[in-house]
Amino acid sequence: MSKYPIIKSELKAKLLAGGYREGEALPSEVTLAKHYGVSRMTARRAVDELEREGYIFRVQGAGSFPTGKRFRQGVFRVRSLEEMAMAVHQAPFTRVLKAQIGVASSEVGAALGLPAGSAVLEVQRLRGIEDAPLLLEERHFRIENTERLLRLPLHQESIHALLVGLGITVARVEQNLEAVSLDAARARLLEVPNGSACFLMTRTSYLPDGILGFSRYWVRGNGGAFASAFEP
Amino acid sequence: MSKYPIIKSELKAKLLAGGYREGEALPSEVTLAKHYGVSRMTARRAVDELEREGYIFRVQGAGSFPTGKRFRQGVFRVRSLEEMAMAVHQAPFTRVLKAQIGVASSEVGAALGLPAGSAVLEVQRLRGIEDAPLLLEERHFRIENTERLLRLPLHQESIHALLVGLGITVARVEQNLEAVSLDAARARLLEVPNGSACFLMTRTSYLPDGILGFSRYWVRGNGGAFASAFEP
DNA sequence: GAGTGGTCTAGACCACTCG
DNA sequence: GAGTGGTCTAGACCACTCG
Repeated sequence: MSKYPIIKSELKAKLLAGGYREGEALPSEVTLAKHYGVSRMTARRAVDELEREGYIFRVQGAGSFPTGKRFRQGVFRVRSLEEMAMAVHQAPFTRVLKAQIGVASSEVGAALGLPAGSAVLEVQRLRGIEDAPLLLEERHFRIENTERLLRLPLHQESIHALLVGLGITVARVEQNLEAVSLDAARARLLEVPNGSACFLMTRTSYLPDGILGFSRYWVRGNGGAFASAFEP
Repeated sequence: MSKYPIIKSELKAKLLAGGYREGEALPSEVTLAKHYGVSRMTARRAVDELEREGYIFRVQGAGSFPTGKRFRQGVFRVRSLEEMAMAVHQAPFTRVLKAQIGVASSEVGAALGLPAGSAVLEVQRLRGIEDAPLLLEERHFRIENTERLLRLPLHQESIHALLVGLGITVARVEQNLEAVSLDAARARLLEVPNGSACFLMTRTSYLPDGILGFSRYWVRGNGGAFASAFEP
């Protein structure tokens, strides 16, 4: 088991919990190294990844700081798979891998505002064009009202449309885009080499009065980059 | 002057020139280290960045390989600045920093299919919302027919619309999205710490019978990641 | 078994920030 | 001047691939 992911995830958890105020520096790399009993290069690697994922920024000579909430207005928007498939004149597919009542991990629980271990509705879908998988969806919903989704045709394009059909209205969506490495299981599903870089889009959707769902989309790209072509 | 950028740029140049066939491994990290007279960690850092930017992928035990051309169909699409500004009920701005006939760098020349040093039309614009810069555009056009752009109001939203007005029709666009670090000059323009991570979108636009332009957009994000919220 | 990438160490020197 | 991040070294052991 490698060490830097532990340091990274502990820092990330504290950052997400608001444990560092804006302008307040994180522990220095030397401090982290001492605290975790590792070399500075190992501590640094954890901090490197947090920086790359946008959680912090660093200033040489001054320290590492949490990224503020400003300047997060999104410039990128997601094209639907239908739109992409149409552009290449090929057929999209959606395979439902999982649709069940499951148990929230600590990460999912935190995102949904529930204790870890709570019952949640889980939907996992693999989607692509022709026979090439392009994205892996993992969605988690609070189960009030959403259980009825399990009786609906989840292989169709838009789960959002199914929710609307159930009378559930999404009031707001927050999303985040970052570049990550795929774990072995997800890499296998997306048919890419183990550890491939891909885009991870994380979305939290809200009802007028609370959290509805938490979804992650692993989008297979050209490694960490992403290219496309279109006719305007 | 640090060493890994040199290794990185030489590998990248060879990759872009098609110097490695699909399935053909790049030199190993140990080989690179010997060849450049650096430690393996330094050679590795160059390869790390190429992987992160999507130029290569690595397989433990086997080697590092160029990324194939497949699976580059784009999932993300760019929201217009107007659309973003509207979402936050604030005013967008566009400042034209440069609009002139200039000289192609080797990178720009290569992208436009011209020798380095050729005359090209350069437009640089800084765009944002209220007083916060969000993206830096650098566009380069082959000068046939496009010189007339210089007499038009370049501070307006869409240069594409101006081209259409001139009777110039874009037949096809190729684009690529990656995460990069900002150099000092661009970081200053975007008002972010030196070396901040941001998205770099690279676009090549084509006429029916050849290349029209080459544009780069540095999009200030939440470091390497990018978050947004919207009402569906 | 030879070669590859993945991780880690315990140092080092540097540029930079900050009080 | 003390502390910070940026880069680099010369090793080490490991998991993995490939012939």
